[in-house]
Amino acid sequence: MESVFEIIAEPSRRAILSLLVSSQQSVGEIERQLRMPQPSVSKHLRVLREAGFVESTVDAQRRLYRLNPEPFQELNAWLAQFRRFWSAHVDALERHLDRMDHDRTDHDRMDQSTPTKRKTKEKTMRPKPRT
Amino acid sequence: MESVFEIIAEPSRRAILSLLVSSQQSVGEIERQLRMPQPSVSKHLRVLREAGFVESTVDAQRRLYRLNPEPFQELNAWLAQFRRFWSAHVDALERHLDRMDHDRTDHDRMDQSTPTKRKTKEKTMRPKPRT
DNA sequence: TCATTATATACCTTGACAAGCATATGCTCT
DNA sequence: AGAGCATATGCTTGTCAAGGTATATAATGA
Repeated sequence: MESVFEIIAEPSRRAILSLLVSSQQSVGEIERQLRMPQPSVSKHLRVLREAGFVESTVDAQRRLYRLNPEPFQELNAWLAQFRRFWSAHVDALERHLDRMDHDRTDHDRMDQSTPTKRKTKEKTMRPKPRT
Repeated sequence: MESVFEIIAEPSRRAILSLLVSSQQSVGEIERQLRMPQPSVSKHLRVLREAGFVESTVDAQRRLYRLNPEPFQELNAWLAQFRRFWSAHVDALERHLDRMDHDRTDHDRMDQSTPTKRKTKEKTMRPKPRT
């Protein structure tokens, strides 16, 4: 259980992380929203905390958990090596979607999710000549 | 073993994927470069193939494996919901570090999207043991 | 044909981990 | 102090996947 990849391999833990995107939550709030037993929530939170995915602050009897950015950056760093490989496909897809709907201004969320250089997307660099 | 997250939780599989970034490889080439037994390579490749991470073509007795982009896009899509959350930290942190740019020591393996860890002390408990 | 190379698969064992349940710790209020 | 709530932890069990070994399948070349 040392690597960040093993941490997020667990569906419940991914659910917890997704919950915490909006705002910090107490254990009981997570427990109710995800409808899972409290010991499970606490144990998963412990794993997430020890891996650095979440931090907690004490509020009376409650513990408020919130996200911590570093492990996500590590995940992103690993994923980055493949980004140039599949970015061509994404670009093709985006060009296609851009043609299909023009009045959609909300797709910059997808732009954020693919931090390849958008200015030079015409080049569509390929990893290696195919054989 | 259904989700892409479980697939990449395995270090050997991540190593195989990283190998295939440069170019396609046969099973034997992977076996030699990673110094792992051939059945292990084949089994991991099977998992990767069934999850859509790699494709293979037959070349005489060899099978040439290459990357397939879709699962990486799925990973990226999941990570995207957190990008919004930590990109502010990255920007601020990088600007700050660019000013004082002195103790950047171990970031070489990561690209620019991975900043160094410079989280300062708060009053919150963060029992992250290593790294 | 046989031998050799390349890859896949079957079987078994072991270990890790999540779930479930009980219980402990800790805080707050009366 | 005790009661009640909120969270953490210990223990046991079942499951599942990874590693190892042996063997099967398949293509090549003599």
